[in-house]
Amino acid sequence: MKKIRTRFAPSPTGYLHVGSLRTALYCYLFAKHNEGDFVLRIEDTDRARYVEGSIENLVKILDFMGLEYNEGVSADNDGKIVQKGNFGPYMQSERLEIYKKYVDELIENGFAYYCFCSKGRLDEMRKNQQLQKQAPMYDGKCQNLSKEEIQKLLDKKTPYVVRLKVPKEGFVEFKDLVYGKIRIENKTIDDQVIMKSDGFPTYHLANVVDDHLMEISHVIRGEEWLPSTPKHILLYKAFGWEAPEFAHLPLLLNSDKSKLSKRQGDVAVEDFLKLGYLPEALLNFVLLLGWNPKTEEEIFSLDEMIKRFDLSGVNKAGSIFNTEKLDWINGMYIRKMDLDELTKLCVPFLIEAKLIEQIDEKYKIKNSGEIIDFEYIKKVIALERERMKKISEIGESVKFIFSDELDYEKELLIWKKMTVEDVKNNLQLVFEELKNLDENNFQSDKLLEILNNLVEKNELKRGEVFWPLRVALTGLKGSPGPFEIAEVLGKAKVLKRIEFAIEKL
RNA sequence: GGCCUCAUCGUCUAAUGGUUAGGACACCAGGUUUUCAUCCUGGCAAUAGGGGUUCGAUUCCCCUUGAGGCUACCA
Repeated sequence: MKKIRTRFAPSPTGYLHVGSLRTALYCYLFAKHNEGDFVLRIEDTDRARYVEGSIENLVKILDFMGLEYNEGVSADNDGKIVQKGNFGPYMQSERLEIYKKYVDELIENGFAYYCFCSKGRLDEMRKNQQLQKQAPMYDGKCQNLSKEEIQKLLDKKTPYVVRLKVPKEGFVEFKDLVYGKIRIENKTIDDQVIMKSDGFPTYHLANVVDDHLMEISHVIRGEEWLPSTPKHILLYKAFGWEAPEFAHLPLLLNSDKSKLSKRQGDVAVEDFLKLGYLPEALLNFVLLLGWNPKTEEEIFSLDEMIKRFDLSGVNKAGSIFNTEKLDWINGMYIRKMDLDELTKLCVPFLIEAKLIEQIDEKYKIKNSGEIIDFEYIKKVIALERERMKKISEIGESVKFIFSDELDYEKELLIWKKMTVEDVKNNLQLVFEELKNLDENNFQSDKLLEILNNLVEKNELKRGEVFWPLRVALTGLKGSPGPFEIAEVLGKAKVLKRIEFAIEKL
């Protein structure tokens, strides 16, 4: 059996789109599931849209997302573009002479022809066609040029393009692995430009030539390519090549059901990473947009995805890119994650929030100037991990740990229908109790035990003591429990914050 | 306009001729907890419409409607 090879073939136009990420993921999973190859190819045939640095960026993000490809293009440590695997680097702009050769072959064999029509003529032709409610299509004028006329025009250096000569009769039929049988009448297919006047191929030609030369077995790409697939099949036929299998993927949509676009929100993978989504969570989320495992499982590691993925689970309808569920998935991953890893990811956000700064191997709390280590930050992160949805929230949610003065309304200290006096008294009781406690006993389970005893001894309700204490330590309506916080804060700060609260009342 | 495609809860989706149309997110309620979150329990909520085929249609066929994509010397 033929080796399975898929390719991800983005254009370097700026950033990696989440829709492209999903395409890349499916290509990757399909290849890996079948023990095949996953190739990265850069489709940079449009010089006008090329964005400097986007290839390097693309390679970096793919790498960060864990979608490892074994052939094509990569970047070295200096960001220079290099070959990856045994072949490459696959950049279409560097393969111009290859396309030229194949275009010449097509012309030679009568499957393509020179077209010298000016932009003005084409525009006018299309305008008239639309006025007559016809489909705008090339009228085939240059098909009738004689050999001599062509040579004369070429000699005069007249700008030209090369067009595919599409038969007027018959139809193209193929079986898409997702959409099933697709049949299109040849007469509705335009004589597509396959080589532009600047000598660059268009997508259609470059795509077919490269997929053939790179022995791609399955072309997995977005649904927007479905209508042009017949052109590609015609091209394979003209070359006498066997066409690969095609699998088109339903589109990702804006909330108004139009094709997902930048105008209506974040679409760049980088944006989501910046917002504090984990790569695994993002991958898991886009996996489920258009594919289902036929079971009720929803959380998959990359390895599990590889094991489970198949094209038959891909559905046909487009799906709205709604990040509500991404938040939930991200939370699941955060809770499952190794604390060291999580902390490493959180540190930049703490620095960005101006809570801490890095000093060599240690960190300084900006507010107090205290020096803390990674282990301490880990404890802080552990406090919050249960309620975290995005890493980016961490700065806001642990601010109270790193601030010396808390800013809150004193009414917040009052639990249910307590009086101010009672709250004050209870805080005073806690203060006295903790004052005599050894620093070493400032551990959450011990503190719980001690304060529970205090509650019982004084015949109080737990909330009457715990709530004011928690607010005194955090100044917040919602937060982790007071004992874990007290442990992280340490004796001195705890006492100071209780005192501050008592004075406030 | 032409061509192509699609259509199940608000959202992501399951059910490919027989189910009280299932799950998840979100939302609501209850429980656990000093609070928020987590966790547990429960609730709300869908087959676009009309014709066929069939004993029986979410499922097969046709029409209508709606939505999207393509229609470039962009990919």
